[in-house]
Amino acid sequence: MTVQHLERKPVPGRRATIGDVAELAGVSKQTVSRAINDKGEIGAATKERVLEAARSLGYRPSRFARGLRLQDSVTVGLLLSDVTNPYYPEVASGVLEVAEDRGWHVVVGDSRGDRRRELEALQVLARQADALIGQCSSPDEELARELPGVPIVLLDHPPGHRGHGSVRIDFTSGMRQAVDHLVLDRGRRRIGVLEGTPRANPATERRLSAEQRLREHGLPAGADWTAHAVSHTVAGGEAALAELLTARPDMDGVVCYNDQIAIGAMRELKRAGRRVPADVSVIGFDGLPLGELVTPSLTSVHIDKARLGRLAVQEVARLLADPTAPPVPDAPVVHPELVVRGST
Amino acid sequence: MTVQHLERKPVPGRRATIGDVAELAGVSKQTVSRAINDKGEIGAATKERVLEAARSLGYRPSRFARGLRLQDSVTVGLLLSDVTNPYYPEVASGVLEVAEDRGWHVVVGDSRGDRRRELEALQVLARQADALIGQCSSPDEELARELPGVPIVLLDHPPGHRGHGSVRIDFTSGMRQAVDHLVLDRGRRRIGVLEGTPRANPATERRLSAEQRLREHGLPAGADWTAHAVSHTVAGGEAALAELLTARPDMDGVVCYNDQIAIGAMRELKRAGRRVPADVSVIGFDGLPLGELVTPSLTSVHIDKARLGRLAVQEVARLLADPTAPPVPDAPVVHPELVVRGST
DNA sequence: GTGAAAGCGCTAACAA
DNA sequence: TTGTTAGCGCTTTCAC
Repeated sequence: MTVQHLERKPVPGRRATIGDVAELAGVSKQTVSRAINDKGEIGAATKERVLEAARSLGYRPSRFARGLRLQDSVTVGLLLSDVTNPYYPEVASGVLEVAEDRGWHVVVGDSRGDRRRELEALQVLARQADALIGQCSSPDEELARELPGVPIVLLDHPPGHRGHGSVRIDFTSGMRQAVDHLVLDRGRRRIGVLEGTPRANPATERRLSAEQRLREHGLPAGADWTAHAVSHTVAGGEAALAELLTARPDMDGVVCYNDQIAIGAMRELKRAGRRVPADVSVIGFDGLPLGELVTPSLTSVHIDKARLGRLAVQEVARLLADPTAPPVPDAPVVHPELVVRGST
Repeated sequence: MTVQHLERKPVPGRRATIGDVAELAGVSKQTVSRAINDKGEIGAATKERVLEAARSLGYRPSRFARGLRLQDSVTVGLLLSDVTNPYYPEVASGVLEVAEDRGWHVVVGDSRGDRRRELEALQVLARQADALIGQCSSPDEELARELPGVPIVLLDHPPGHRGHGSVRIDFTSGMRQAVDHLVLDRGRRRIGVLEGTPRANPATERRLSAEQRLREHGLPAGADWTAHAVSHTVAGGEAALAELLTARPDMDGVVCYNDQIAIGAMRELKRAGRRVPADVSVIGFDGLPLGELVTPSLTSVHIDKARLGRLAVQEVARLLADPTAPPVPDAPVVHPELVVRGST
């Protein structure tokens, strides 16, 4: 008999463990550990033999065993409502940037804009993450109930809620800038509002802020001057603008929930024979790179989305450092900034 | 000595364990486990008491301990070269879709287009993932050396390589469609090529395929008719087109590495006083949604990027099921398809 | 330079 | 219904 059988092949379904490597190399588990992790205290020849054994078995250390032992690995879960929404890549890049700096991992999930899915997705993420970041439409109490003990940082969260971390966007200031631009710089007086879906938390806040500012200028505002976009997309914006234009054919300006809706509005206006911005001024919100590419390019209230992501991770760090910390009265705030382009 | 230490409070920095909960509730760890995991075999009153104890301690089960014990959790790492590249969201959505179906987690990383970072990022991901998916510019041997034993599925990988899983895109067919459209449908005869960065694996393949087809039509092709985009972005496309236009002022068509470069080309052409498509036809590659929004809208060779992502996860599943499986001669292929719009 | 033993936090199997 | 035991795969003592 030969000793060929010492060359145990990796059986499909069962991964080699440190014990397998130790046995094959004829050393203790400890020695294998030293070789794999490149510690000192090991002979060069031994190390080589161990590494060779590991290679031949296709050995990889179990991340669970290592994580359990070392307790130094942090993973944060990022829940998006729709990965393909161009709003998110910059947020994600901010999250990834800070996570990388800290040596943290990031797991992502997509709720596909569905409330039920959202909770499920959060729960799935929570199984793999120490804390969560997300733009959630579920009420705070529901989150607290369904995800007990899980630190959550909410993006774009209206103020006044407790029990979770959050990062705020100053929509009031943003919408004031948008409305002021249309009214003061462009002299528009009949301004419509294209609101987001009723579900979205920040939708109402954006609309209310816009309406308030319109009224402060002595201009009409309210349901008559508002249309809901069914989705926060170009198509949603097209449909919403068509609806609004029917009710208000004399409209000379539109404030939009976000850039995609604004681009849809511009397209629909052109289709209806209106010139932008000669007849109607359009202004978006978010400041997507996309806005520079359409014709005319889109004026928008720019949000530093990468900063939003970075701040969110920092909030997670705060929560993780002291889970018993009280909810902070003033969450970090991102301040929007008007960027004027061709559509107004 | 007192026994006060039995009442271990949740010290910031130390998370409560199942033992802490058991102790506080006055039951065994096993009973706590039953309560937490909603198994039967536990009295209602006991369960309530345990859950209350868990709540008050802010207890969450350790994912490492659970993962170690249950051995049923799969995580795949997705490495992107730049999260903010609009090519990726659809790929990611495909990956997430299949991952969700299988109950797998997805961790993401961003190499920021840097080769050094790429390897580091892959290694970081590998610490948390059972397998990796990525569009990698590192040579295969380097991947195998730096990530021993890690199953990797490469996106957009040229054929003929071994040792990793891969998903292919049929660039030859795609570029043939692009060139044929310009030549046969639009009658263009002086066609430039805007290539991607030299680093990018698929860049050369796309260019070669385009040049080959151009020559098959008896048209000139080669270095004289090619410009490199420094980055796969709109700005990169603008610069590259400017360069190409200087060398070939009589150019009447451009085939581009991707849609962003194509959009940059269109902008630069307009700036140079050329009409698109009257004077010059432009065609992109990838079929980003973005292409519909620019004016004129962009003709492009559409790739089903979500499918690419889905196939990649399926390849991962194959690799994971049998790590010893031989490299498959014919990797799954995504077939590009021409979508004609206004720019040609 | 190397090995033996203990234990990280959890759950399956079995015992009571 | 509840508790005890064992062990998942790894690394950190502490011996040798």
